[in-house]
Amino acid sequence: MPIRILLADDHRLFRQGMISLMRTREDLVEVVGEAETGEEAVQMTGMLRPDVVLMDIYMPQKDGLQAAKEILSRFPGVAIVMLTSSEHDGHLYEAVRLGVAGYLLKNLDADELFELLEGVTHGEAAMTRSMAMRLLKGVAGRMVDAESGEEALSERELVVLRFVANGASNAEIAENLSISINTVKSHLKNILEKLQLANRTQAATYALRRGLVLPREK
Amino acid sequence: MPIRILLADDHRLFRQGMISLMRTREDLVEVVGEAETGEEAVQMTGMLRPDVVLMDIYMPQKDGLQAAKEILSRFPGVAIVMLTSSEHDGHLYEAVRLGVAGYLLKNLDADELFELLEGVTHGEAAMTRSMAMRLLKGVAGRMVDAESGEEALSERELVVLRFVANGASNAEIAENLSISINTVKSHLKNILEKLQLANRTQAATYALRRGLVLPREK
DNA sequence: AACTGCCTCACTCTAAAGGGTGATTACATC
DNA sequence: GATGTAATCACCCTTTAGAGTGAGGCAGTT
Repeated sequence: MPIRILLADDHRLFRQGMISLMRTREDLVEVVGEAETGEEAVQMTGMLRPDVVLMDIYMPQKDGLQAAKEILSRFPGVAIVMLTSSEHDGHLYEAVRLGVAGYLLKNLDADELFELLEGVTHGEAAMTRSMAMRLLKGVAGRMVDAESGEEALSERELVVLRFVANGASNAEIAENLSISINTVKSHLKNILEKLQLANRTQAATYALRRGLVLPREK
Repeated sequence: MPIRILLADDHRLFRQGMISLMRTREDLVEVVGEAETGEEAVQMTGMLRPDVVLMDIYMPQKDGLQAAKEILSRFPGVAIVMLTSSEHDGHLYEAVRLGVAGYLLKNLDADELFELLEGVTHGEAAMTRSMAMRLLKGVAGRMVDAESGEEALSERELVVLRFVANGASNAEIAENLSISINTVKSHLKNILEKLQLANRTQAATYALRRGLVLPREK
């Protein structure tokens, strides 16, 4: 019997395209459900109990990584394969840390996808050579990073960074947090050092691109 | 005869899905070519002269907007329909300004897409109600902005702003553009005044949020 | 010819940012 | 009890950013 698949992606066109593709291999794969949001993916997984969830990362309400975490804790038998366009190494590491069964980029050939999906049902990991390589490099990179002193930001540093990302000056941050400007400078200095950045503007763009602050309009 | 379509998207899976979908409506649409990068899209357009180019925005080498600009100036007869996941208003405005025939989100139904594509060949614009609404709101917003003193940035100012958004210092910008640091300061001063911003960090986040620079990974 | 906007640059001055060093308190961990 | 880390702050010093003012060249428009 074919592999039962739940498709979680917020782009209807992409889902429809995938379904159309999978119809050409009905012997191997069958799309049993679709989800538009992470929240929906969790619920549908509970109801349908698919063999594999093909999960995008960027989704409204709850992103694919959060949804994956929840699914893995509640329905450990379900295999999750991330299928995303994110070239962001951080997403890859996070997904692997959660224990997903695969991480694939949308820049992938359909036949390869079918092959890898079949492997997943046999307990293999779904990952292309290039993704595996990036993962290895990432692990190596983290070891180097640990040696060279890069660590995660503290809570307070994150708060300061968010202010910076909103264009606040040190004085304004100090006032808002009711601390001395020296302390703000101190935090910012640590932030720049930890993240290996040169100035506050780079810190701001870093924060925006990592989604540490919401990209509000206007 | 069917509408001849060039598919420009860097995700192979998406392209394959779209092709599979369009095979179901062979009477109406035909994919005559695929492009993985903006540069490729330009070249393929020259060679194939499709009726419509379905163009994504995020692509390596040359993004969809740049490619659209080039195609429209070199092959004015070709209709370009942006098909993207970008909810960024800046991208929408830019595309419309360039003169594309449509702007659609990938969160779209296949049947709707087919309908809209047919409309394009009859000279209609391919745009969903919600996109049209966003466009109108954007225009209204810009009129208000114009009254309150916001003006468009000059070409040079945009270049400087892009550097700022990448975290460059005035000295670095000056060196890269081979102009004096005083000139850079002068440009930046005008930018801040035109956009009613307080400092370069705000300018950087402004640029990022408006999509003036592509949110590169890494 | 006059005007306008854009790009270029200079000079001054003040405010802000950022690097370095060191120190205290508090809290958790080992 | 020692160690470590986070958060707080101070002082000094150098570099950078930003505001103000003025000005020349150049292209396009009226």
